[in-house]
Amino acid sequence: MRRFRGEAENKVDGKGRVSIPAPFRRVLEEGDPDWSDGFNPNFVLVYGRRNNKCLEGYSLKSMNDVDDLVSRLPRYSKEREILERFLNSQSIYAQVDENGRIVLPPKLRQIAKITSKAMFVGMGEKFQIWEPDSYQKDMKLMEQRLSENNLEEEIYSLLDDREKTLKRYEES
Amino acid sequence: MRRFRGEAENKVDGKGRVSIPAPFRRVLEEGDPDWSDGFNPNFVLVYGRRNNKCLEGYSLKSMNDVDDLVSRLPRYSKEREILERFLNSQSIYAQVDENGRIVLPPKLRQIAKITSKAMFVGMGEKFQIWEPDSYQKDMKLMEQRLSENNLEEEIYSLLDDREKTLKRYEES
DNA sequence: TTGATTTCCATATTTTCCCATGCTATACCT
DNA sequence: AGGTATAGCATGGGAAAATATGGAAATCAA
Repeated sequence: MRRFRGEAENKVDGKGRVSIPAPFRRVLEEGDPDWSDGFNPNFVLVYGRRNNKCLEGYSLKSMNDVDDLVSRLPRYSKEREILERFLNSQSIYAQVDENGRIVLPPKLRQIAKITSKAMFVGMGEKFQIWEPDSYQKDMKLMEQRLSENNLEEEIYSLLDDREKTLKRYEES
Repeated sequence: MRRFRGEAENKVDGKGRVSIPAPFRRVLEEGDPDWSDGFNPNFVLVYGRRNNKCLEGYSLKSMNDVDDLVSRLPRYSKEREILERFLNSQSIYAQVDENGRIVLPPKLRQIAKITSKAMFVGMGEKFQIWEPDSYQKDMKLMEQRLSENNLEEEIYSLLDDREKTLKRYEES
């Protein structure tokens, strides 16, 4: 399965329309069970998470997986109601149009403070949509935290010892 | 199958009429076996749930699913009697009209304390109708519970570590 | 009859759809 | 290699359709 990679800054017009970066569209197409050549993929936009600082896009497939997990919990259980509330009320379907664009509803633009430009950020199984300045700030913050605490080395070591770590997790 | 997603606040007029959010109508149409293009879907409104704080709308299909689950419970068991009582006596059929609206009978409006506005909340296989202020309060409560029970982590792992979470569920 | 409910019509606003334009990268041809 | 068609991409604008909402007429019920 293809992954969301890279960054792209696109314009948002008065109607709230933005182009989805073409490479992201390819991933969305692959992740929409109903998609076929010549048509446009649907996907899910999640808002209200991550402290309302950005929006997140998930392919239908990965969202379906999540929904399946939740629907295995007992119907009407507290836990399920809470999860359902957050996953379903704070997300909408979005459909890519003929020109590769989506419309960001006013509410979502407001939540992420998006006005005339939107930064698309690949995150592997999902992508994020940021107001460009907010994104820069967030990126700076991350870098700062990394270097201040000398975490850089530690984080990358997670990658190197992946299999060992995995085993450790499984054993526990 | 499409799911109920997102939130929308609509006006309720003196006669109790409210617009069903268009995206929700699409789900109801899909979930009504008798629906065909150009017609209006029927569905079910349940009003005895969640301590009478909101109403719940089910597509005909998802209501059937619920009924099937109930009928699998032991006949005359306490649980089955309770569920049957609530789901059957505390619910009505509702029919979307030509303009995409339904009429909320006075009784139901009173139960959910709905007067001039109604908040529609997507919950996956069902949706809820709240008095907007009550909904805000309930949402705050849920957020609190999220952080208290460390469900926040759960949500992130649902969204991000799908495979690991899947394994955990399968094992349990 | 009279109050309530349903059906029908009207409309402002939003959203969707369709077409057009530069621009860029790629394919193709000689 | 050089030049030229071709297709895809990001963007803009206007026409058309859909949405949310209000109100009037018609129907029903007590």
